[in-house]
Order: sequence, then C-alpha cells, then structure tokens
Amino acid sequence: MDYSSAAAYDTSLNLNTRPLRLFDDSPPIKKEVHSTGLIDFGRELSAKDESGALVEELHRVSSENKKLTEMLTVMGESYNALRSQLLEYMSKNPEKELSPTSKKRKSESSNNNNTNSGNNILNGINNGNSESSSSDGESCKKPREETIKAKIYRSYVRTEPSDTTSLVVKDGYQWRKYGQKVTRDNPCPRAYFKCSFAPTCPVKKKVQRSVEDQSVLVATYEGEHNHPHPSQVDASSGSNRCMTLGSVPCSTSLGSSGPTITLDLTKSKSNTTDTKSVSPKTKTETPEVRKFLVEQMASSLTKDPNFTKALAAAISGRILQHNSY
DNA sequence: CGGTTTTGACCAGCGC
DNA sequence: GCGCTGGTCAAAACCG
Repeated sequence: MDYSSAAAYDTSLNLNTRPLRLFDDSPPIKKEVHSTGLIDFGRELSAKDESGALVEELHRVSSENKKLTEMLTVMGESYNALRSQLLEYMSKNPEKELSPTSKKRKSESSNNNNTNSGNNILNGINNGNSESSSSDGESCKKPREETIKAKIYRSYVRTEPSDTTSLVVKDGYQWRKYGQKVTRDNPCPRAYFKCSFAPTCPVKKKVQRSVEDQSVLVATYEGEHNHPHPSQVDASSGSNRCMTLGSVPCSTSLGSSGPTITLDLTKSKSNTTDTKSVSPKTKTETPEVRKFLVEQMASSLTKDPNFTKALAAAISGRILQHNSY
C-alpha cells in the first residue's frame, strides 16, 4: 500500500506532526532579526516574537486538534453507516451474499469480479463467512473443501517498479512456496505459499501481480494462523518486520489475526516526496486502480473500531512529545 | 544436510 | 465425455 497513490484523492490526513519549529537549527525569527540589522534589540525582539509565535502555534495546534477530532468523528460515523448498510444488505439478500454458488471456483470468480469492480470496499473484511455458509450447504463435499471455511483476506502491496519478477510479500510470517501457475486472466504467474513457521499451520497464501498495475502484488490469505506472529516469538529480531513491506513506509496488512495498521507519523513531508519518487509507476496506473487502492486502504482503516483510538493516541503523543521540548 | 525453490505432472471442478 | 483451468503434489535442483 502506497500513500502516494492515496494522495491523488486527498485522503491523507495532512497532519502537521511537528507543529513547533521554534527550536530548529535555523529559526525564522533569528533570520528576520539578522536581516533587519537590529542586533542590539535582537534578543528582546526575539523573546517577544517567540512568545507571540508560541501563542500562534498554540492556536494553530488547537485548531488542528479540533479538526482532527471532527475527522475522527466523521470517520467513525462513516464506518458505522457503512457497517449498518452491509448488515442490512446481507439480511435482505442472504442467499445472494452468503452463498453465491455452491461451487468453489464459481465463488472465487465472483469474488474477483467484486475486486476488479472496485465497488466492494468491504472486500477482504471477512469473506470467510460467505465461504463457510456456502460450504455448510455442501456438507457432502470432500475434506479438501473444509479449508474454504477458513477466512480469506486480501492485501495489496506495492513493490519497486523495477522489480517485476519477485512474488515475495514480506508480512513477517515464514512461507514455503509449493507451486506456481500461470492463470488464464493474468499473464503474470501466481505463486502458492504455505505457512512454514508452524508445521500444523493451515494458512495458505497466493501471490500474484495485478493485471492493471504490475507493480502491485495481490496477496490472498486463506485461513488463520494457529501460532503467534514470528515477531512476537522472536522479539530479539524486533523492528516490526511485518510492517516493512519493501520500502513503503505506510502499509496495511489484512492478516488473519485482524487488520494491523501502521501510520508512520515520524515521516516528514520531505519523505513523502521520497515515497513518490520510489514509485513513479503511480503516474501510469489507471484511476480505477488508484481509487480501488484508496478504497482498500480506507476500508482497512475504518473496519478497525480501535483505529480512531490508536490514531488519536498517536497524534496526541506526537504533539505532546514536541511540546515537552 | 536440512530447508526452500522450481517445475512438470496430476487431480478435481466446471462448462460445453 | 472431453477439454480447460486452478490448485496441489513431489522429485530434483538449489542454497546457506
């Protein structure tokens, strides 16, 4: 997931996580003092200007805080509205939604159609419900079908544009590749992985490049890990391997244990330009792809009821951190 | 030497 | 029944 693509739709929060710039190496106040040549009064003017600037910054931070609170409220309302709509729709159309077909392959193809249309922004939240419902009606199916009951998640990972051959999605887990296949609707091969961290872990992963934008890897996870995350087991390795998706600073991961969201608030605006330079492919991808990526990201964020809390805590923590200096 | 990757073969679902 | 397709298996190759 790349926020540079999201920026095109102005979904970024555009947060000023460094509101106080008074202690930078080159504060504008001192420059102004030097430029006016009032060296004798510079110290006094600087103190007055600093206090004035402090008040101004305080007002600005307060307004931003208020703005953020409003945004969080709107986001929560949107989430609730979206969720109620989904529940209402599912209650009205249980047979359509829960059991599109009784056949495995058919259900997946319909799933792909939803993905390509870009309308189903809730895709990936919990396709397992529909799958399990469909398989419940087919109890005579072979044991292999039982794996369908597992939850299915889909995540999108942008890779280096120059790297068009790798099918590696770094999500922190250990995967063993057991197959590769070229599918009909996509010239790029699809790789099949099994979780090798635990011998009994049933989770499988399919990785294939997007047809529309080959710099985007589509990873489909099936099942839930029956073991803790490797980063939690091997804490010494640390450093959030799971969230280091290539060089992308911000990412979403729809893991089986629930969505894990990282907002790298430490990145300055200058770094966002670096992100853009990393993925010049953004210019060539279609608006549909970008819109879908944004919708995927938005759904990943809004689906987590704790997201607003975490976001507010992170922002307030950053502000307080800078205020304490 | 053990784990991983590659790759052709095989199997099962589905449409005609 | 047959062909197409996706998913999986398993032997060989590869690698640290």
